[in-house]
This record gives sequence, structure tokens and C-alpha cells, in this order.
Amino acid sequence: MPAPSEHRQAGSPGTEKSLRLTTLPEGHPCGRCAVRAATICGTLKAKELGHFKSLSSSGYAEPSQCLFHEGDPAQLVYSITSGSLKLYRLLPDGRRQIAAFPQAGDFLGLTLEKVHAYTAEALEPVEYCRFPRQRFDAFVDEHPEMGRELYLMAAHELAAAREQMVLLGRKTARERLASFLLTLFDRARCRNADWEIVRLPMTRTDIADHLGLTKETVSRTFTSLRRTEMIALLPGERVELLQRRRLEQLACGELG
Amino acid sequence: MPAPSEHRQAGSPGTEKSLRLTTLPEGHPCGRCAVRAATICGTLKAKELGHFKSLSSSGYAEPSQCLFHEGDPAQLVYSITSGSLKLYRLLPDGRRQIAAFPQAGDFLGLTLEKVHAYTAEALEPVEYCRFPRQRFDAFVDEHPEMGRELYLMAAHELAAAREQMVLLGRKTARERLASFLLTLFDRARCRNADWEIVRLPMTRTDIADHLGLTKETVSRTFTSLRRTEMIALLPGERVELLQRRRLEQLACGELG
DNA sequence: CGGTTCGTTGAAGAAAATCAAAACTCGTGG
DNA sequence: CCACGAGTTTTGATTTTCTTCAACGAACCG
Repeated sequence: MPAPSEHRQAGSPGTEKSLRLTTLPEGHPCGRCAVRAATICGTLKAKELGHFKSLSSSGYAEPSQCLFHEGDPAQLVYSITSGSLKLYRLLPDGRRQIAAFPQAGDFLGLTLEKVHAYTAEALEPVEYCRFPRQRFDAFVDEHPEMGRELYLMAAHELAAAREQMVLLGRKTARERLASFLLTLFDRARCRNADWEIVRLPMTRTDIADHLGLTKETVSRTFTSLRRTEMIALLPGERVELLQRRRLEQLACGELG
Repeated sequence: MPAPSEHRQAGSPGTEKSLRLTTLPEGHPCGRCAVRAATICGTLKAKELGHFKSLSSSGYAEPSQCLFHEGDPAQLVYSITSGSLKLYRLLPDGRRQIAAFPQAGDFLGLTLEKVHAYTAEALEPVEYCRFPRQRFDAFVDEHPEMGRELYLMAAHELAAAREQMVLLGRKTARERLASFLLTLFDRARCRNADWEIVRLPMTRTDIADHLGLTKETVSRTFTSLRRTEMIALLPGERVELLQRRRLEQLACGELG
């Protein structure tokens, strides 16, 4: 079992900057992004946006800093403007499950409970906007149309979580890694150009804790995918997609 | 790998009956239920409820009948009024992952996509209300306060799905079964009296496909929990909780 | 009563975990 | 510029957990 990670630094508050609840291209032909881009920003009229903006402050977190920890009172809501994080839960003996790797454009900390159920830890330098939870909730109450947008976000995350359930419950190690890499490629393609190269900001251990494997198995599986020439491993923790079709077949279980 | 299940009967339309989007006790001191109870019904004024009601028709499904299949156009939204179902996804070779076991009070078919990503199959006789998707969406558009309620539902299901990710990614067979049984006990306690007995409407294979195990492992694990006297297996596919505390410790990984 | 499905149990096998160690990366500082 | 050292990745050998295969008994049903 992996050792528990112990980081307790607070995210350092930054100076006020322009409010961007999403950094995504607004009309991009990617379902996930399209919904995100429509979220919040598109919903609010100029005057209301100003009011909303006044609720926020911006901040910055170093790699391995946590925006919040499992068990912390959920007092703030975060909107990531750049960088990426891991969102995880620890079992008492240190076993860890990473639920997601949130990126720019994602909301964090929107729990219904009084405390956070997950820890959000930066993988890279992260910029974010922060909203006091109470004022955020009050704002949502005053602007019913926000409810719909929050619903769209939650529904998307639910779909992703259930997809991950299929992966964790029924896929082999190769299928898991193939699926994971494809989601990364799709997320990258959605934001950037059609590069078939992504950088992995997370370690093998992080990937293992996301896919329900060990770091050794993840490493061996990378090697296996490289040997069969579906991907290439480039310097700088980057991965190139060589055969999308075969990787897709593998990911959904149509390939040995 | 388990053999694929092949059922293609349609849910039989029933006669008009009183609209109940939830059958849960409205003031029950259970978080999950409280939110559900507040959902929809509590949101609409009498006149609007009448309009909403006029959009629905009620129906009935036999065990093993499907309300909808993975890949079907998502034309209807369902609200379960009695009975329970399994919501699952099949891989091409027949591997199956059951995402959830929806019950009375749950909504089904609320996908953002054009088609359903999961199959909903009745475990027991199921009564439900049906709403044409388009009219449901239009209604939600006209009643912004509905968005907030949908968000609460989605957020709850997201929390449950992520809990299941921890289970599938990092728990042992015993821990998985313990966690699963506890959610069943909690759901039952929320609805009924404080009986520590639940009936399992699903087969061992269904449980296995929910927990990422095989039916043999599930069976062995039931035996193991029975031998250590945490639970008792009663006639009629019923399970009695004997030592809640120990089962809870086991479920969250504090026990061998 | 035979047929089917479901649940349990046993024995053998496999995928991934664990244990162990070498190779690589990258920042630091001599 | 290169050597050092901590952390990460890769690879190998062994073990474990769960799966697979197989058999049998119980419940159910026309």
C-alpha cells in the first residue's frame, strides 16, 4: 500500500485579477468544452457578472500545495484558471484513490456537505479564483438560471465518474491505461491544436492511484503500449499518440 | 468474463395515476432522502405542479424488462415510484459494470447526450412516471428553480459514484461487500423503520458486476462475513446486520 | 419430474501486487 | 562541467488475491 502523502500548506492568496471562470475557447466543437464554456460566464448579464466578480479573489498554488483537504470545512469554492490538480481520497491505511485530475475551466469544492470529501492538490503551479461558499450559494439562490449551469457541470462530472467506474470495475490494466491516455488526448485536443502529444503532469503513482493499479503495473503497461507502437514516450514526460484507432479499440475492450 | 445479458422487452405503458416524483417521507432525518424529498415536488407551486403532471404518464415494468437500453435515443425521463432496477453498461465482449441500483424516488434517463449511455433493467416489478424528454427540458427552461433541484440530484449521484470509485479502485473484496451492504442498510433505514434487515433484490452476479468482482468471489465473501458473524443470511435473500460497527470499520479499511 | 437458474464450494490458473534493485532525471553545488 | 543525491521510473523475481473452471445442491416452474 502506498504511503499517505502529507502536505498541509495553504494556497497563497494572490492579487485581484480579471475574473475568468473558464479559460476554454467558447465555441470549440468539443462537447465537454462547449458545455463548460456555456457555464456561468454565458449565463450572467454584464451587471450580474460584475457583482459575481466582486465576490471572488484570485490565488496561486505551488505543486504539492493543497487548495483544501479531505475533512476541511468547505468554506470556499474554486474555479481553476490555469494548471492542473489531483482530487483524491485517502483510506486510513494510506491507500489512495484519485477521483479526477481537474484542469483550467473546472470548478472545485462544490460539495453539498459541510466538509470536503476529497483533497485537491496541485500537480503544477495553479492559478484560481476563490469564492466564499456562503456568498456563492446566496448568489446562486438569487440567480436561478445558475442552477441549470451547475446541473450541467455536475451531470458531466457524473458521466465521467461512471465511465471511470466501468474502467475500475471491469477493464484490464492495458485497457485502463489506454482509456486514460485517450481522455487526456481528447482533453488536450479540445483546448489546443490537434497535436497528438500530451505532457503528463502527474507521476506514475498518481496514474496508478487513478486507475486502481500500482506504479509498477502502470510502468510495465506503458512499456507494453510502447512496444506495440500504439504510443511513443518522448522526453519531458510527454506521450505521443501513434495509432488512435487501435488505442480506442483497446480502451473499449475490443482488442487483446 | 460473464456472459452478456440479452433482454429487449419494452416497458408496458400503464394507466394514468397520481403524480409522485418521490415516494420518500418528506421530513426524514436522512441527508440523502431529505434532499430527494425536497426535489421537484417541493419546488413547484400547485398550478405548476398540475402542468408538470399533465406531461407525465405512468408505467409498469416486469423484472428483467428494460426501461431503456444503452444506445437508445433518450426520449423519455423516468421517475421511479416503486421497485428497484439495475443501471448498467456492457463492454463489447459482455463484461458488465452496474453503475447503480436505482430505487423509488430516483430519476432515470436524465442524460445530456442524445442517447442513453446505460441500460436500466428492472430487478423487481417497477412502477414509474414517464416524461417526454423535450417537454421535460422545456419545462425546466421555463422554471429556472428546477435547475437547482436537478443540480442537487446530480451532485448526490456524483458523490455516490466517486465513493464507488474508491471502492472499485482500492478496496479488497471483503471491504467492497461490507461497503455495499452498509449502503443498502442505510438506504433501507432511511425509508423504513430501523430494521437492520434488508432484502437483496439483485443476484450474486449483479452484486459482482457492481463491485468489480465475480459471483464466486461475492458468494465466498458473503460466507466469510457470515462466518465472522458480522451479518446473518436469512431465508428469502435477506441479510441481517449483526455488528454495524465492525462492518463499518471493515468497509472503510480499518479492519483486516 | 426434468429443466433451468441461482448459490455455494473446491481446485487450478492468471493478472496484478509486492518485494527488491538497477537505471534514469533533474536540480544543486563543488 | 561534472559529480552528487533524492526522487522517480523501469525491470525482474516472487507472492497473493481474485478469477476461472468445474461440480454439486437448492429453489423454482411449467
